Amino acid sequence: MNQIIDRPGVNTDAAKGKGERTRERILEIAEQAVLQKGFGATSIEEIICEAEITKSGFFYHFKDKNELARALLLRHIDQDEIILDQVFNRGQELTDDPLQQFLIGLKMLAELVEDLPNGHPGCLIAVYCYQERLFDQEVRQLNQQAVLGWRDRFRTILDRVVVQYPPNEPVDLDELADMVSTVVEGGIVMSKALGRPQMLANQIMLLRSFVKLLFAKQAG
Amino acid sequence: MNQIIDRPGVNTDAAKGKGERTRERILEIAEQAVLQKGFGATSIEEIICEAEITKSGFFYHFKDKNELARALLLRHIDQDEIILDQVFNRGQELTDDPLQQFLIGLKMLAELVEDLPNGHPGCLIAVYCYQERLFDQEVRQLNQQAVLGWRDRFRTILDRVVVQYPPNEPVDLDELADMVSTVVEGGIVMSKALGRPQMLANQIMLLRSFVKLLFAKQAG
DNA sequence: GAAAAACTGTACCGGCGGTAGGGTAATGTG
DNA sequence: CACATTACCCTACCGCCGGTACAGTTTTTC
Repeated sequence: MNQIIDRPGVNTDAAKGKGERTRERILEIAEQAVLQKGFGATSIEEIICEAEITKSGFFYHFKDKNELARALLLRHIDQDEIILDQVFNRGQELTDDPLQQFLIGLKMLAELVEDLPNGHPGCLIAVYCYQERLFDQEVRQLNQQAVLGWRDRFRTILDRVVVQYPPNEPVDLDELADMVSTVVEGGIVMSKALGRPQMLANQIMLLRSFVKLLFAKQAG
Repeated sequence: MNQIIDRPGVNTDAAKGKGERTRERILEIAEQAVLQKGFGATSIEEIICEAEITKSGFFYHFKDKNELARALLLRHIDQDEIILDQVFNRGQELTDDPLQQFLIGLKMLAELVEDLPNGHPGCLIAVYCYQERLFDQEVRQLNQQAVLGWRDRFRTILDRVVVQYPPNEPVDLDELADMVSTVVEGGIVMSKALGRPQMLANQIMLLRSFVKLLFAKQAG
């Protein structure tokens, strides 16, 4: 009695209809391809070949490539949201100190990306904003909202931090919140460029050092 | 008597032959397109259209798209090198203190990217490593060397800094050097994603705050 | 067992990367 | 000024790909 839940839209994997599973398979294959070659260079042909469906089958699920792009992004954003929730909520369970919560979250994030067997596969948000001309306004706005969502998330944490820990250097909290995204995006690029997956984790830990220095109470 | 220099290979713009100027125009147009749509989605057709040449003209300069990719990257790396040289050498002219040199360099870098009228156009290194499957081993190695070059540059500066300023938190100097690249690459992504050019400058200034906190002598 | 969902098959269009090869105008050189 | 090299243009062609159209078939679900 493993799969009892059967609410439409909130299905477990096994409870999904066949169409939904095929759609998911297409998205999974497409995401990998897009992260390795870019959106424009990813052909529908290769996707359907790997997914073992026909071209008609593909266009049954997505009316054109743009709709694939949108679906990919939505899926990616959702998955990121889940991961970040897990990581930073865990910090809240372990301590009441907001600074420690943030530091724990960053550490866990670093460990999480370090444990990825082949390194971080890449972030669709970065892919999309380096290929903006390929997408319509709606997709671009989605991208923007995702980034702003990250900012809000970390800004909320930082707002609680500064109550107890006045920063040792004047700093804009929105910009500091954005720095988490910056270091993750930049770290992924560096990891990919050098083929050294560990770099992303290292850079996140460096950011963590910065946060520590910024908020740690000075001696004296 | 403005252009006296006429050494082949080290020509000034005006002294370049006609072919060299056309080649340069192609590269300029191609770079813009690649930064906005990705390499795979940039058609030779549109490049020759904007450059007002024919397809044969294009293939006279580049035997295939891969050679265009390599030429683009080489040009991009060279230009970056020149800019970084200017910025960080200027710091060395203004003071003997290595920490101040680094801080001045970062500040000037931030100002430089802030003054770009349409924001930073993007970094080909990021484009290429998010589309690695499109390029051959040679191009990927070029990319890698460029990143390692940045690391060396900042590592050299940091080595001089730590002699006079012991860091307030244990830190790997290579990783810290890489953080400049990380923040620049990540900052570009953020700027593009939100359509706010200023973000890149802000993130560089935040990194500067980090460097200050890390090396500043503590009171007491 | 019927309706709906999830495809398959076939045929076609136009655009693009790339090749081949012959022709020509501009440019630098002795 | 002659000549060779450079720097292109023109035409024609190939095969792949995104996308459309639509009729037919299997699979799933109720």
